[in-house]
Amino acid sequence: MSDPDLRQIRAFNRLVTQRIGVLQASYLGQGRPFGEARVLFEVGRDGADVRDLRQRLELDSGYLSRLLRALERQELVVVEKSAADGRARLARLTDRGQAEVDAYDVQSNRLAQSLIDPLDERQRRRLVEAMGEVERLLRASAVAVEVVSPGSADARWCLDRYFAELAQRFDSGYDPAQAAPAPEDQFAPPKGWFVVARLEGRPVACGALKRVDAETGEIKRLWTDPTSRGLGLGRKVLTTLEALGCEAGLRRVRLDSNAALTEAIGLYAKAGYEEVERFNDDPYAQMWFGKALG
Amino acid sequence: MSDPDLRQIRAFNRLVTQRIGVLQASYLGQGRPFGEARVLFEVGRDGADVRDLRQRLELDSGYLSRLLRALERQELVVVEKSAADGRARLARLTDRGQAEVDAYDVQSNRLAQSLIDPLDERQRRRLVEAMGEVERLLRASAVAVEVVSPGSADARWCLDRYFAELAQRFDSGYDPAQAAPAPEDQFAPPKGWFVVARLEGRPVACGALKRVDAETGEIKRLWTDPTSRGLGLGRKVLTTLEALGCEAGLRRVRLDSNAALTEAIGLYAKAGYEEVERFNDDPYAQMWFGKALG
DNA sequence: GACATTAGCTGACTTTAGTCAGCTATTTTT
DNA sequence: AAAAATAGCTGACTAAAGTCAGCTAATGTC
Repeated sequence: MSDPDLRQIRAFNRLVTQRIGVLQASYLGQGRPFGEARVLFEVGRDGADVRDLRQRLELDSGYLSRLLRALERQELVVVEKSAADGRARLARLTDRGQAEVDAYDVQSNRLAQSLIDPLDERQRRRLVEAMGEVERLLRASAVAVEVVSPGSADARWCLDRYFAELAQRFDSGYDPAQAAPAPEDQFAPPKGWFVVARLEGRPVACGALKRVDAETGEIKRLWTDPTSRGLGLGRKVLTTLEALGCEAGLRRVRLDSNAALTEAIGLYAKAGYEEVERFNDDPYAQMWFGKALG
Repeated sequence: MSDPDLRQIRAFNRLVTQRIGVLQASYLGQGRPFGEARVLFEVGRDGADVRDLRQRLELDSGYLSRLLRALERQELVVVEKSAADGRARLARLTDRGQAEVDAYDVQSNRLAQSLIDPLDERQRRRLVEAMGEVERLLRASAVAVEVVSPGSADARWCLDRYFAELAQRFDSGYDPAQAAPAPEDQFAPPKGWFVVARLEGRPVACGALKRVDAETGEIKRLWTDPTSRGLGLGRKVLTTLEALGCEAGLRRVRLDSNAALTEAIGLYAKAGYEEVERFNDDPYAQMWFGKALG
């Protein structure tokens, strides 16, 4: 990475944390200690397990307990026994607490407004767009790709979305049973791999690779959540799968696709895949690709 | 401002302060209390007046004093009497202090690197560009335009830069005495106004308006610092001057320009100025513009 | 030269943030 | 039913952050 880029990033970090940090402190604090405020907002409208709070805020058990007592004294929060587990407790906001969170919301909008108020319409547009870009890319940079069991909750979640999307995008609809009579555990090691890309813990993309013969693998189930497209997640998943295959001794991978999946086809082309002869009779497959590994 | 925009800005604020804040804490702290670190970095390579530090960091005088003592005990900083003012004191880094600031620099680069490491080349480019855009626009939104005395230090600073730039850009060079035999105090109220736009206290643009007759004003000395162009500062200064004139009962303003000043001419056109007949014999003027106010 | 102001310092104090050991009540495991 | 684990609490403590009043020395103002 070149030096001017690093300088730009540092300038950005400095300015943004300063400007927004200072404004946030002045607008949002509301006179409340930061620790208390954090707990208050984390309890949120729906309430929360004390245990969850501890984990999400990474607080010491004793410390959190004291913070909750302080919020209780101020009648912003009530903590009550959990019905399910007599040891656990449940925090939720009182009306006053709710009102304070609402006020925070208003302040937060005011802060956002104050950043753009001095700008003219064109500049606002540019700022909001650039902020969106930064946000998306910073999020993307926090994506972790991981091999999971194809039966895991995250894998199931991705697959459900994937099949639902195919059903919607194919003119003919989509019936997974027809295309893949084999169960999903065909993607469990050592015969295959199922990887999930997670963004802040939430699965946002997936892909699978199964061994066809000693030297050939086949990529399936490549999917990216629509809200996270354009971040290179598909590419990342694909690269991960190829690396896994390569490590396991595969020399080439192949995959099929449907003409309706234009983004995927573009991805394959950019990743070095070339069209090959039909290698299966999947009724939904219209194109077949292959690539040498390593 | 529309709601989705505010939502975008808030999402940006939340993510960026979190992500960068957390990284900054983990990378940079260096085990040093945040307060001490802040002072250390603010003293910086060139040293600083204790008074300035107090102002820039908004610290209590006693508190800062103690922080400096702590840094002195660690032999990171020395504080000595100011030569100019026996009451004031001057802080500067020792070699060890300098080394620590250098180490911070390395860490800071590592932090920047860690943000872009997971991205591919194209995404990095987009991220750095978007960060630049956000930074410039946030800076622009912090600009304050103010009427100042034409003899003030900030006004003088702008004018020096302005004349230097004209001298450089005009083929024929530039001699202010030839163009404006009248002194700069022609722009002092009530006959005129001199405004300066400041960015974090530093003047970055200026402009002046003088009364020609009961209903006519003339705009002069419109200048923007080259490093701050493209932020709409010229527009902002121009609008401020027009508003001042309007408030003072002027019905129209006029101005002249030189063909070499293409950005200025573009600005005039966009701000609704139209070319008029030559109204003066300034040797450097090649174009004349006018606009009705109110 | 008297008086006010400025710059910085020290002592005494409070609040916030955080840690750790040990306790009780409840649930899970064996 | 006993033992182990879990969830949360309290007491005792520390470090960092910040505030305030009052002091001294130097400088500026009339």
